[in-house]
Parts: sequence; structure tokens; C-alpha cells
Amino acid sequence: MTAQGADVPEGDGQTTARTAASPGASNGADANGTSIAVPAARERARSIPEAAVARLAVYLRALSALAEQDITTVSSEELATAAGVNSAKLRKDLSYIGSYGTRGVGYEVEVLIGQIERTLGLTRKHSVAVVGIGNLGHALANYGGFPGRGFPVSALFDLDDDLVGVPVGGIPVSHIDDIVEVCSEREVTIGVIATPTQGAQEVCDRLVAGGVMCILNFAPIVLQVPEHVEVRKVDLAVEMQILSFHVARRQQEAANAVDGAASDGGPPGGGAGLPGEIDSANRMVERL
Amino acid sequence: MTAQGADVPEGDGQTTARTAASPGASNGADANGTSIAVPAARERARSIPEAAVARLAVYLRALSALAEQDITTVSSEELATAAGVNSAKLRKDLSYIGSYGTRGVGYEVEVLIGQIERTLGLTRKHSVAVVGIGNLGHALANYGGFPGRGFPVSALFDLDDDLVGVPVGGIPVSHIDDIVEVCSEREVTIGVIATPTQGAQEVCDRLVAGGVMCILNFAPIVLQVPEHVEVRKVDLAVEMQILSFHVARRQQEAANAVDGAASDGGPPGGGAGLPGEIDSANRMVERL
DNA sequence: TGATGTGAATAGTTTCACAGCC
DNA sequence: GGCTGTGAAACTATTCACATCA
Repeated sequence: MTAQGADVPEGDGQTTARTAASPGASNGADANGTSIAVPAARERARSIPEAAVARLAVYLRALSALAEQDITTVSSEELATAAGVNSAKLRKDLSYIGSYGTRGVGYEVEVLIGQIERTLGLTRKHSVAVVGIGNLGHALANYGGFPGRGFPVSALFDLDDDLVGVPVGGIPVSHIDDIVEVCSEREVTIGVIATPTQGAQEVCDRLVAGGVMCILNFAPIVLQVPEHVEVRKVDLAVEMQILSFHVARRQQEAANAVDGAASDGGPPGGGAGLPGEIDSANRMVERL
Repeated sequence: MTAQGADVPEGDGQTTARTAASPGASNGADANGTSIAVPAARERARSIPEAAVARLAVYLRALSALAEQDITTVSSEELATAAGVNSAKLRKDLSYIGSYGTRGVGYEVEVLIGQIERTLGLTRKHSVAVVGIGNLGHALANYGGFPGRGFPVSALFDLDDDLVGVPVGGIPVSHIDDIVEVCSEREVTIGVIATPTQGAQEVCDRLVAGGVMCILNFAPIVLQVPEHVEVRKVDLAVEMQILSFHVARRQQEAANAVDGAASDGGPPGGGAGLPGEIDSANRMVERL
């Protein structure tokens, strides 16, 4: 996972920085005149734990699947199973956004979908720009306008002049030099960096200059961004290495069966022979 | 980010399941005869917090970059900055794998690299199979044998007969029906699922049957796997939605400026001219 | 003197278990 | 009877702060 924040504070494995939000009293009831303009719809909505936010997105997908099957009601148990969590956690997570269930019955699928969407800010459209139209960039650009709701890809950028002007996934590629202009013009809020490591910080700076507020970074580099910009990182190498760690741990555990009584509850299946060990220099060739 | 586990327990945001490891005494000193075969190299190595494991991979990259610049020593402060964490956390993380620093001086880059690689199990090669050679699959197959050390891609699979046999990134694509056979033959330990949602569970089952121990899943579905298989999920939609949440939160916070006395302890940092006030609608366009 | 390594304090997250309501 | 919502307990992770040592 791997956090990625401006500088100091962090949350879970992969998380955006700071925690903000003054603890004390909630910011709800501030009966003042100006509230007229604001429909009083989304008030509190703070203080939702980072970890819970991530899971809300997962619940949302599970709920959408249910809705498609014309299922109108779910229990926390059912939804939890579909989302791969336990029901206590699910109920707790949902409690952060309000009480929309019915005791003894469950949740109304449509209602929950609406509430989660509201909480995640999905009622507003977020234009996406993808920078770096290589293999990964293509994949992202063709990602069906981004799954589900409001993430239309509205700009693509690359360095390569042969690519500029060519439409990918219906949108013509612009040159990287025009990031600032195009992004502010098309009101891009989310930038996706799919460039090689070298260009990433430069691209990031331009996206920020173009008014982008969030960045999803596939380049294996820690980006420097101003405080008001949110960064999330997806790092394939890190994911693989975490998996590697778990394999190693498991094998080591298995090896510790040298000790144990017969059945120590360990991994019975799997088996297979383990190769020996390698060992060498190790070079770091980044690519993308 | 979203956990993904067989059924119940989970860790941080994105984590593999169970915690295993008996707490009590470490498994170190078990002076028995069979220890001859085992070089007594990697013994304990348990009990490293999930979150720390993820960061070790990040430190490793930062260290590799330093090594390439022929830098031989780093302080926790420097390395922490490079990795985007604070130094206390870094020192704590490193302390889980042992004491390899020198007080008053710092860490030797090469030594740390070696120790982290050992801890992450990178001294063993992990063959990778990629299933689903679409846009994303191509990107993954061409990922340069996977960044850095030991993750050679050694098998590719797709459903499409037009693709079977065609080499991608130097490796010919095999048919999905041959997953079990090919994977066990080539001793694949890590499977990457880059298929559409529909096929994902089926593919997963075959990978498992083929002896794969870890799965990196790009399909937006919660996979069912036996206990001994580790799954990690990368979900673009979830990432985007988390970002969306943060935008929404920030805008909502800005809107709450309706209230505030002048300085309510909000983000004072940033310094610089920073955008002063925001109008009702509130747009966040930073210029340069 | 300067930086590591780590116990103790704090913060965040998950799980338990049960009151409350349908 | 069944299921939600939620305090409180348990657990995990981060930060502090300082003893320790080269």
C-alpha cells in the first residue's frame, strides 16, 4: 500500500495526508442566516475514518450489483459478505454516514447507494486527465470513462508528437506542454499520472498549476505537492513485494513445522517444492 | 483502498487476511538437529506490522536510488524524506527487521538494501503470470519483467484465440484453459488478474489450482480463495472515489468558511499568497 | 555531539456484545 | 425473532522523547 503525503502525517497503508477536522463539537447546528443558500443537505460528513471511506467505495459497488439484480433490500450480513468484510465493521462504517437501515429488516439498496454517493462526493462530476499514454495510459483511457458514475476522462496528454492529436478512447491526445491550459479550461479535478518516473514530478507540478486537486500516481516516486492537493499512489512493485513477503513468511512458517506436533493448523494444501535461494547484485531498472 | 480477504479478519486499508503467528515466545532459538540445512539466516522475521511491510518496500526503492548515486550512508531523516514518511516511523519500521544502523552516523545503504530484500523474500525469484492481455495486461507484461528484482513474468494468458501464441513482451500468450498446467510447470507463485470482472473468479480458481500462492487482482470483485492464498486488490474505481471524497470534504470545509472567525486554525501552513477567499460556489483554481 | 533504537503515550481501527426498534 | 446502531473493550499503528552508544 504505502502512504504518500506531502510531508509528515499519514494514515493507513495508503492514504492521503492530514486528518484535519476539529474533534470537539460537530459542526452541525450553526443556525445562522447564510444557511439559506446551502440546502442543509451535506452537513457533518467529517470525521469518517480513512479506512471506512475506502470501504464505502467497495460497499457501493456491491450495492450497485444488487441493484442491477433488482434486489431492493439487504442485511448487513449479506452486504458484508459481498464486500468481503464482517458485518460489524460494515454496520460501523455505515453508521458514520447516518442511520439509513431498518432494524429487523436491513437496508434499502437504493437509499444506501444514494447516501454513499453523497458522502463520497459522487454527485458532482469529476473530470479526469490521464498523462502518459503508454500501455498503462491506454488502459486507463479506455477504462470506459471510468467505471460507474462520474469520472469522465476529459483530457489525455503525452510527450510524443506522433501521439498528439490521435484520439484514444474517443479523446484526442494533447501535448504535455498544454497541461495547465487544457486542465483549467476543462476543469479537470483529478489527474492520473502514468508516465515514467523521470517526468512524473514535472507533470505533477503542471497538473497542480492547472487546478487539479487530486492526483492518482502510478509512477514509483514520492510526489511533492502543495498542501491542498491530495495524492494517492498505486505502486505495482510495492504490491508485488508485499505479496512476496507473505509467501516468504508462509514458507518460513511451513519450515518451522520441523518443530511442531503433527497438525498445527498450518497450510495443508499448497505444498509443492520450494526452490533454493538466489542471491546476487540487484539492480533497479524502472520502467513503465 | 479496500481490504480483500477470504472471509472475516482484516488489517489496514488494503491488506491480506489473517494475522497468524503465535504471539508468545519468538521462534528463534530452537536448537535442534535439523537446523543444519537452514543457514540460520532468516529466522524470526515475524510480527512485522502489515503497514510496516508496505513501507519497507518503499524504503527499498529509495535506497536503490541512493545506491545508484553511489551514496553509501543515509540518516533516518534523509531516508524518511525520500520515502515520504517521518523519521520516527522509519526508525521504528527498520527496528522490526533488526538493528543495522550506527548511532551518530546512520545506515549503510547496501546493508539496509540487503536486509530489506531478505525480509521481503526478494532473494527468491517469484515467477509471475499475467492473465488477461488487454490494455492493462499489455502494460503489465511490458512492465520490464517487473520493476527491479526478482519478478520475472513467465506466463501470459488470454481467452482470445487471436492472441494465443502471439508474443507479448517476449512471452507467447497461452490459452486460459492451460493455466493450471502452465503455472505448475513454470512454478508460478504470483498471479496477476487483469481480466474483466466476469472471468475473474474462474481465472482465480485455476491459478490456485496451478499452485499460485499470491494473487494481485485488478478486477473489481472480491475473490474467494482458500486460506493459504494471499490476495491483494488494486481497484481504480475505489481509488478515484476516495479522491473524490477528499475533494468533497475540502470543498465543504471551504464552504464552512461562512462561519469562521478570521483564523480558525485552519491550514495556516502553505504560507505564500495562497488563494484568499472563495466565493459562494467556491472554485479552487490555483494559478501560476 | 549526533543519530539510532525503543519504551511509553497517544491515536486510530476493529471487534464485541447488547440495547433498541421493527 | 431478527437486525440495526453504537458504546466500550481490544487491538494495531504512530508519535514522542530520551537513554544509549559510536
